Amino acid sequence: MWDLIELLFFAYRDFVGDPDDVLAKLGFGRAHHRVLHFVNRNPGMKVADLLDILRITKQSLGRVLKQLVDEGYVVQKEGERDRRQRLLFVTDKGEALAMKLARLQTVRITRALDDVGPGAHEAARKFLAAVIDADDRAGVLDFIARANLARRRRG
Amino acid sequence: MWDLIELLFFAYRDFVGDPDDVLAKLGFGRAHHRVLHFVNRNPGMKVADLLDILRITKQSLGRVLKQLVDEGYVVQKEGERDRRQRLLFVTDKGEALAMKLARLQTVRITRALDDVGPGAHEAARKFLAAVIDADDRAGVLDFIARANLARRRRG
DNA sequence: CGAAATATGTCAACATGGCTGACATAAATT
DNA sequence: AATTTATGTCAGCCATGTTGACATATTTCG
Repeated sequence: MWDLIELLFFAYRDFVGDPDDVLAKLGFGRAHHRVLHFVNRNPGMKVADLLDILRITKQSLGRVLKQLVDEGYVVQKEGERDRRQRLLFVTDKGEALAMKLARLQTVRITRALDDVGPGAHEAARKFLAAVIDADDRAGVLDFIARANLARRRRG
Repeated sequence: MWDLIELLFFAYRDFVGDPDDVLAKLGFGRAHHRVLHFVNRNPGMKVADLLDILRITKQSLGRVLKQLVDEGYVVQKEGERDRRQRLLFVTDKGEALAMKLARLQTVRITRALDDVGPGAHEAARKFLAAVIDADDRAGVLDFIARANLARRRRG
């Protein structure tokens, strides 16, 4: 079991390391990446939803979100049904950056899955999902499923 | 592929989250955990090796290492062959804590592997290893193999 | 032997990104 | 009309990363 503990550490380190150089050049860090990623994946999400996912305080989120908005990567629109909400969307510029960063990671993952062979994607998905807290698992899988659906609809 | 990007994020978040409460009560953080874990796994390792693994500066390491030494979790012994080296070892107290934290993580991983079914361990191992930078992969696998061997010898 | 390289430690200053606590505003709900 | 909700913001603290400069002991090399 120790091997998985350590492999998870090393794999995650390299996995999140890829985008760092790109981000550094823009004066951003990993916190910006996470926000941009999830807003891109779930356009129109509420601030509260993002706080739930990231599990950070609104003050911490506010800091990086403000920078992303100020520099034109993210916009906030008043909710139609509930005008207290500030729904989050990426701009074209934001989407371009999000996709660039995601591509770095999908390249790594794709290569890894190819190395392992057929069935690897499903096996990895099952394992990682099973590692997630039982309480959150359904919510996470639901989030992913809905994000995939929405993306397919947008094309 | 997006699903794996996100599952990796959520799985890692929960995986490293387990030990946090225990550590917080001792006034330690994740940095201390990483140091303690690797020293426990590889008793007698050089400071330089630890720096390589963690990929942090000696100043950052020095800060947490000093605390672990001051509070009796880790000891440093002069190298026999090379007396410049300060080889790192966990004390009994350090080993107890390292094992306690590792147990939290192995419980989670074991449960996950059981959920997925037979072959899950090997599949997870292969996938995670393949995600690691090609340059580092051999070194990491070697580290793990040698740590496993040494542990078996010690019993 | 003496010079250079190596292993480690340390001081100071700074950046990022977490946190708490307190308070403000607008809109929805009761 | 009062309360709750969604969000934002100010101020300050903490953990942990960074760079740069310098110190010391020991080993290695010419």
